[in-house]
Amino acid sequence: MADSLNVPPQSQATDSLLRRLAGPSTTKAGLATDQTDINRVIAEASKGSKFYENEKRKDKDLTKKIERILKQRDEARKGVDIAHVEHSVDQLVRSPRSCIESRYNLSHQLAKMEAQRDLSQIIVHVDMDAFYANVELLDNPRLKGTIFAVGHGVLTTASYEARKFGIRSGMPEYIAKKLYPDLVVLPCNFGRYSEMSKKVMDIFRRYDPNMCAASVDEGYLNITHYCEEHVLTAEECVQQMRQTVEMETRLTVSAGIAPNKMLAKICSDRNKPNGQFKLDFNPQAVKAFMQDLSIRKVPGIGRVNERLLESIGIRTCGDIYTHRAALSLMDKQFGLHYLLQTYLGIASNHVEPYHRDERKSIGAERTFSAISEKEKIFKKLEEVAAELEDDMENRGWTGKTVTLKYKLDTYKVYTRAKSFDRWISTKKEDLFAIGKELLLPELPLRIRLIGLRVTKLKDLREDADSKPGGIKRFFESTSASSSPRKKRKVDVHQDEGPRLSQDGYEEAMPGFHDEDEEELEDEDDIDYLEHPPGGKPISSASTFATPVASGSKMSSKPTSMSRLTAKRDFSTGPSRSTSPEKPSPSKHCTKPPSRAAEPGGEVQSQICPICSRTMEMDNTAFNAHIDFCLSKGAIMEAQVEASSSSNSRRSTSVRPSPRKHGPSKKLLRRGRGR
DNA sequence: GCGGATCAC
DNA sequence: TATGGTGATCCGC
Repeated sequence: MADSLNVPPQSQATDSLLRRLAGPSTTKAGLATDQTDINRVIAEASKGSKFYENEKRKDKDLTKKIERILKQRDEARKGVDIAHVEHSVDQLVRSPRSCIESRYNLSHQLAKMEAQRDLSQIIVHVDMDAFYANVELLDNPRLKGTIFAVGHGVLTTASYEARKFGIRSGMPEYIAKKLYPDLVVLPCNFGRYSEMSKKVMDIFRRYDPNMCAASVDEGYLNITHYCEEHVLTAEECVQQMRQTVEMETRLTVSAGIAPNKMLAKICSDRNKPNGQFKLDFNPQAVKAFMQDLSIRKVPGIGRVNERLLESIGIRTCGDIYTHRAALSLMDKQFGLHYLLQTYLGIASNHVEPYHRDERKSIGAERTFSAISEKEKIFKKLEEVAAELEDDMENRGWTGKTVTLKYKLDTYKVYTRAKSFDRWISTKKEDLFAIGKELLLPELPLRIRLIGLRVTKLKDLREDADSKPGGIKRFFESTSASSSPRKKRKVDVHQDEGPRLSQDGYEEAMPGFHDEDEEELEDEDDIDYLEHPPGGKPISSASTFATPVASGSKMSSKPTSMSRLTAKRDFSTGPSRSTSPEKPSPSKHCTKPPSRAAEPGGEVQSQICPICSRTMEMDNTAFNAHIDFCLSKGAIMEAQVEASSSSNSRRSTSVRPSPRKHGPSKKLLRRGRGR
């Protein structure tokens, strides 16, 4: 098949490098006409920088990878009857019954594809328009008409006027100013954004109390019930909802209405800003919609996967079907199942709020001007350790694995991890010590970023909440009425009603979260390495007493990268990440930032607007706390906690388990696993 | 379990 | 002069 070979690899690479430099949001948010010009300016401004060189390296690696894939594909095609392969795939997609004879043994999942298409739920994706920028506009109307952006160093948001000049989020400020020298750049004002976010989300929750806030400015709703109850069409409902938001907050929101989350998300982009788009709820319309849709619009397909797919001739979702034979032959690399689902426009339609126990990791990292001195590096490490301690302590987490991350001044990133068989101490000294141990064998280095992350988490707050509590537990003995605790996971077989879940494939997967057994063991495993409530933290020395595995082997190994993927969820659950940009240098700075002389004043009881906790402290400390809360992903979490109390309405135990529900875990062959 | 990578926001 | 931070997930070892 020569059709996919007609792309000169050379110019393709150049092109892709330009696109790479242009930033991730280029393709997603359909841009102006002279994007080529803009890309040229960006490339020129970048040229020669270490960042640029690193992008070039990545691009070259990708080109090599593509060459390998094409070779593999051609190899796989030899002696294969393409028509026969295509026919097999057709059966998989179209007639479930005949799948039984499939030589791919995918029948039991694939048979569900078209047959299980569920059009019964009205899913809405809501997306605030240029959220940060519009909040700024709200607070300062004089900005109207000016070309401005929010952030510093790197932009987090560009106003719509600024976008016309090619200015986008994620773009370094100095490049943005090359595109438009008079650009006004405002500092982030997270407190305001989160405040407004809460207001907006509260409005959304009137339409679906069970909605899922996917980030500060985005969410998914299931309005099926609301529409029935109020006898509204989906469009009327969403129209009304958007009007209400604008009326009550003066902020505009765009929305997509579709039978599942993936489609809804794509649709919300269709009439942005301040518009909505509804997809017809029938298989033909959905498939027609997908047919010419750029594969890049599919959530989870980024620049890399776009290029990989493009290399075998797939640019639109319709092309997936055209090239089904190649994809089938290279299922391992591309994930046929996921792509076919995408082609059909089938994905998850489950909407539920974020819950604490979905969290998998917690971490902190910091970028600075490159340094090589050991002492300075350790100092930075100490600072992130302190931040991480605060974060974990404040939010009630511990874990078993610590991962060190560092980025060389060449922008190459490395990680080194170490696991323990006990819950680690979250004291900064201990986190620091672990990080140091991981870092030491790597030195000397010249780095521009350092970070620590803890995984294999244990929720300490859950203990506090659902257990009778500390000591008492020992006295209560095991009467019949012992606390149910964790059993949340076990009950619940069905949501309300017979609704399908689209991702039956995924749901059918047993043991999706391996935490089950672990948590069960841990029930009685109260001997945290952590200081038990009231106890003392264990010293770093003893922390190191029982490592389970050691990371840090040898260092660099630029070698292999034999993988290629293309799938992944789109909205695999809420990401709490609130925003980029400098997490303010609040507390734990060794040197107090010049934060103007705040009297501080007397200690008093205050309630943090972000995490809702009551605290006894003076104003200075309180402000520092707020900075801290805002600087991390705390916003979403706080919102969720705040809302969960008010939303007991139609789902109290509607959570089968802390599971995601994206279109598919990821391709992957059938079964078992995970 | 570890390390490299991709992706979203 | 100069390109973020948090979190999730996947693949190949």
